[in-house]
Amino acid sequence: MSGSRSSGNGRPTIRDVAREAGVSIGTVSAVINERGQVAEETRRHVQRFIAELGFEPNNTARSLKSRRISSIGFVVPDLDNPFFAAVAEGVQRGIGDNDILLMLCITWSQTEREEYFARIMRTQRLDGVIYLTGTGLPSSSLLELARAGSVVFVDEVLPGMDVPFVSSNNLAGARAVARHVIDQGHRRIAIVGGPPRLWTSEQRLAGFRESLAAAAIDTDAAPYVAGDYSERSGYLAAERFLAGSRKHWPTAILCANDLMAIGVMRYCREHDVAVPSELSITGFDDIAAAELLQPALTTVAQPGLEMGRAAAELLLHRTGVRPEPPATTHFQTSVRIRNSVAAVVS
Amino acid sequence: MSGSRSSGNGRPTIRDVAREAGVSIGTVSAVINERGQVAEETRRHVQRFIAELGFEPNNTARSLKSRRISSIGFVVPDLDNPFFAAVAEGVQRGIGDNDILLMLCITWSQTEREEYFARIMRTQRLDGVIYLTGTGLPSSSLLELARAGSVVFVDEVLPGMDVPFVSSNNLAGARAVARHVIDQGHRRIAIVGGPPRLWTSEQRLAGFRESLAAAAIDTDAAPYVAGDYSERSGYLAAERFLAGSRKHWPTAILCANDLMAIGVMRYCREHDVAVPSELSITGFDDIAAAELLQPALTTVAQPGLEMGRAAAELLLHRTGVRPEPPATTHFQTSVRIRNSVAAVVS
DNA sequence: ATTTCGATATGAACCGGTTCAAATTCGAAG
DNA sequence: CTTCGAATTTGAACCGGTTCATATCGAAAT
Repeated sequence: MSGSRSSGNGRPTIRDVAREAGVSIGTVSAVINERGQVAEETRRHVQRFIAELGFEPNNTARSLKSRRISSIGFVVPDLDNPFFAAVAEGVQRGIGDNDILLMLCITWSQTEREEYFARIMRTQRLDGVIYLTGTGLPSSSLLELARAGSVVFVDEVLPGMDVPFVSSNNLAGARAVARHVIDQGHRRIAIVGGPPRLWTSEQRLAGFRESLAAAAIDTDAAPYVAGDYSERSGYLAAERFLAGSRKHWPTAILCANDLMAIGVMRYCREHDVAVPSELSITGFDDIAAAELLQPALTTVAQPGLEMGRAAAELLLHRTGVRPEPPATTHFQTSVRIRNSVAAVVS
Repeated sequence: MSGSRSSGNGRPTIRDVAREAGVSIGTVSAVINERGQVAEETRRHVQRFIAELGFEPNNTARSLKSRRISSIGFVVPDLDNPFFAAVAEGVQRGIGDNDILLMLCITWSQTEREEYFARIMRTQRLDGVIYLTGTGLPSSSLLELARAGSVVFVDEVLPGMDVPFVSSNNLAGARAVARHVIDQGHRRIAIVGGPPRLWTSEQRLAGFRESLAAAAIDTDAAPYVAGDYSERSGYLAAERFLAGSRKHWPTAILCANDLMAIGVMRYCREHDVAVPSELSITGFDDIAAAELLQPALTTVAQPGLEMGRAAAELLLHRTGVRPEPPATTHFQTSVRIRNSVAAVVS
C-alpha cells in the first residue's frame, strides 16, 4: 500500500518518513523532538506518517551527534549483599522515567573488572556513573573518570577529592549501637571491622571506639579483626575471638555489617555458643535477614533505597537533567534494638 | 608538541589518528579492529599514535554502522528477592569479557514499566534481552520483541511459542519436597501457590498435587491460596489457613517460594504457633536466608547463578557471539531438608 | 506597490565510526 | 625492462539521526 518504503530491509528511518509525508527531514526531526517551530497542521500530518510507518527513532544515531544523557553505569561489588541490592533498586527509582538506561557493572571487588568497566564506560560514552564502594578503594581509572566528569559515590568519600557523594551517618550509628551494648553492661567487647582504608569501615570503627573510650574501656585492648564485609570473614573473626579460654572471651562482638554478624552467629550455632546469653552480637545495615534471625539481630539501619535514589537524583542534577538537587544526600542511621544483645549478669 | 589535535575540544577521533600517523582512516580502522591486511610495520606505527593521542573508539558511532552486539537487557521484577539477584549475578558472569553492557530493567511487576522498557530496547537497538518472570505474564510488547529477535526467558516457558528459555525442574522439586512432608506423616497439607498462570507457579503446584494424589490425599480438599511470591502474601495466606478452630488447621504448609514461607513463619512467630512442632513449613528457591531462619527452612534449591549464566550464554550463542550453546539449560532441583518440617505424632 | 517581519520549512553538513571497490606498491616471473 | 598478481592502502559513501544558516511565505506596515 502507501506504506512501502524504499529501503526494503530495516525499519523506517527519518528520511523514509520525510519522503512519505512530503516534508524535509529537519521537519520530521523537529516533530519527534517537539522542538522548533512546527505548524500544528504539519505536526499532525507528520505524526500520522510516523505512526503509519511505525517509525521509532534510533537512539544510537541520535546520541552520536547530540550528546544528550541517555545511560549511566552502576558499579557495585555484588548483589548478594541485600544492602547493595536495595541501593540498586533505589537508583532505578531515582532515574524515574527519564529515558535513561541503567548499566549494571558487577565487579566482585576485582580491580581489573573495575578497570574494565571504566574502559567500557569511556568507549560507550556513558553519561555518568554511580559507584558503590566494595571492599577496596576505587581503581585509578575510575578516579580519573570521577575527576573528569560525573561520578557519584555512595558510601565512600575520598579524602582531598571534590567528588559528589551520598552517605549515611555511619559514625553516629556505630557510636549509638556500641553505646547500647555498653549500657547492657558489656566491658569485654570485640570488634569485627570492614576492609581497612574504606570510609565506611573507618567511620564505623571510629564510632565503636568513641563509645568505648567514653565508657573508659581501653580501646587498644579491645580485640579487633578486619573483615571484608562477607559472611565468611565474620565466621573467621569469630573463630579468632572465641579461641582459648572461655573466661577471656569477649561478651559482645560489634560487627561492621550484618553479613559478618551473620557469620559470627553461624559460628556460634556450630560451636554451641549461646547468643545472646553467652555472647551478644550487633551488625550494621539492617538487611531483611537481620529481623529473621534467631535471635533477631540488633543492628544499625541505613536507608539503602533512599540512598540509591538520592545518588541517582544527584547525578541527574549534575548532568543537567534535573533542575533541583535531591533534598538529602546525608542520611540518618538508627539503631534497631532486637534480641541479639543481652544484659550482662555479673 | 606533536600531539596537538585539530579539534581542540573533545577526544581524538579516528581521523585525528589518521592525520597524525599519516595514514588513511581505513587503515586506522583496520588496526583497531585487527582486521584486514595491515603490514606489521604499519600496525605498530599506527598503534604508537593511538597510544600517544589516547584514542579510544566511540562505541556509539561504531554500532551505528555495524550492528555488532554491544548491550543486552535484563528484565527482572525486583532485586529484593535473592533468587533474582543470584540470576543477575549469573548473567553478568555469563557475559564474561565480551564487551557487552548489561542494562538493568527493574519492573516492579508493573506492566507499564515492562512496556516502557520494551520501547527503550527497540529504540536503543539492544541486541538481546534476558527476561525473568515476575508475578505476571510478559507484556505484549515484550512478546513481540521475543518473536522478532533475541529474548531468552528464565523460568518461564510460553505455551505455543518457540522461544528459548532456561529453567529448572520445578515439577520434580515440588514433587520431592511434598513427598518429604507426606513421609513425615502429614495429611492435612495446605498450599501457598505463586501467581496463577505463571509457568513456575503451575509447575510447582502440579508437583505438590501429584505427590498429594500419590498419597491418596484428596487434592481438591487441600486448602490452597494463590500468593504473589512476596513475603507479605505468605503472611496473608497463613492468616487464612490458621483461622478458625485449631483442630482443623493444616499440619503443614507447602509454599511456592521461600519469601512466602518466611511470611508464613513470621505469622507463626507473631501468633505463637510453634514451627515445626505445630506446623511444618517448606519453601522453594533456597535463598541464603532459608538456612539462617530458626528453624532453618526445608526448601527446594535451584541454581540461580548457573541459570543466569546459562541464559546469558544461550543469548550470546543465538546472537552469534558465542560458537557453542551452554551445556545445560534445564537444571535439576534438589530438596534441602532442614528443620522446618517435623514428623507428625499421632 | 513595496518593504518588513515573524513563523515555518528546508536540506547540507556533521557526529565518528565501518565498508569496500579501486588505486598503489612491490617483488617475482618472463 | 616489462608484466602480473598478491598484499596493502586509500578515501568516498554510508549508518540515521541533529543542527542551524538560509529560503519561503503570508500578512501587516509603509
